Amino acid sequence: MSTSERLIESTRELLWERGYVGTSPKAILERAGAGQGSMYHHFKGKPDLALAAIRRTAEEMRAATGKVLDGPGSAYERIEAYLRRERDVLRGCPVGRLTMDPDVVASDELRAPVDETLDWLRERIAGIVEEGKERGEFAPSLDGEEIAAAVVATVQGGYVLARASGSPAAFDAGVRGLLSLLAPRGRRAA
Amino acid sequence: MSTSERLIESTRELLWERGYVGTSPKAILERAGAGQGSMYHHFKGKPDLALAAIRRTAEEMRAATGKVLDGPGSAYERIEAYLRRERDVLRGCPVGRLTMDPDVVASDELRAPVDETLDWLRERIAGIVEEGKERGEFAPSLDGEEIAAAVVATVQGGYVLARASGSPAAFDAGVRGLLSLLAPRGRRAA
DNA sequence: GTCTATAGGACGATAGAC
DNA sequence: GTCTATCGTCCTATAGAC
Repeated sequence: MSTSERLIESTRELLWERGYVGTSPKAILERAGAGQGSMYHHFKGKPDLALAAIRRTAEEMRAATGKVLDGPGSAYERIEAYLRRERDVLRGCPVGRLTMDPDVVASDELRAPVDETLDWLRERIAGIVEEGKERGEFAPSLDGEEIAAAVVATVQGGYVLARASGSPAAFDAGVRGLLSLLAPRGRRAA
Repeated sequence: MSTSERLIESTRELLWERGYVGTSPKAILERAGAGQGSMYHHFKGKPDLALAAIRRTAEEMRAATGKVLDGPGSAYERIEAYLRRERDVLRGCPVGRLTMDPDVVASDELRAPVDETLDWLRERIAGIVEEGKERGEFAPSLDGEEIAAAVVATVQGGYVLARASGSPAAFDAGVRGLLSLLAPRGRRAA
């Protein structure tokens, strides 16, 4: 792997673990096994390297999540597959956690990939909900975009509950709770 | 207000705005209008001051949220009141945001008030859901603790969506989505 | 392209005067 | 109780050798 690749990968890991404010160039260089010169040769500075790292993380998340949402099954089953997807719950969401970073939110450039990814995810799920309504899986009164927002928020908030308690249990409980509310008519008492 | 009070209040503000890692003693002292000596006289250091600040924020959150949940109305209405409660959405949750702070999560002492507050909130809401089930407001198949986790997660995740997009709209959408799923039978199509 | 050296400032804490 | 002075380290970036 090239030095610039190692820098990006190290930055991705550290952004996930410690956020933008908590990640120093020094820590990145140590993890990547590179010197100062390499970093400032390939990137303009910390924000520029972070942007490359965030963009890649956002891309990967879209690719992986897209696969799950494009899977087989009914609308409910595909949303369930997304919610129950295997996750390293206690590590949190590598994209969502950046919204709690003051320097990321303050920068339109750094925030953009985060915004685009979560927006894409909501629209994708909204489409599936609308599909489910057409098929009679979901009540016609439901709003696709609202349900999608609730689904994504349950996941993002689930990470918060899990990290607060130091256990994935609360994340799983929230997912089960939402699914029990979302379950197609006829399956509700199942 | 005493110096030690000003230090705690300044720390609370900065923890909310910038998190623990992003908040320096220097910034606290500037905001409080105090010198180094005052801080180290009243507190052992940054972690000690942060602990006092976090504890107070947690207490206030419980008091304010308790009032909303103890309000009048049906189980659904009280949960709705909590979800629709007036919030500075783009500022995020002063308690929940701390779960994304690596140094807070790494410290059992700093994490404890966060954990206790979110746990208390979930239990409180779970009780209301169980009440609602007894009254026939909610389907008996629903699990109080699971619904409570979904409710709290929707709020915490709503902050994430809102901060990502720079607008409270996604938070509100998630809340409406969850409420539409939770609406008592007979009110669903309303 | 990568390294080390160096810079000026901030970080978190301590010492000691008042 | 509060202040300033000082400390050693880390932060982000630049310079310049190789």
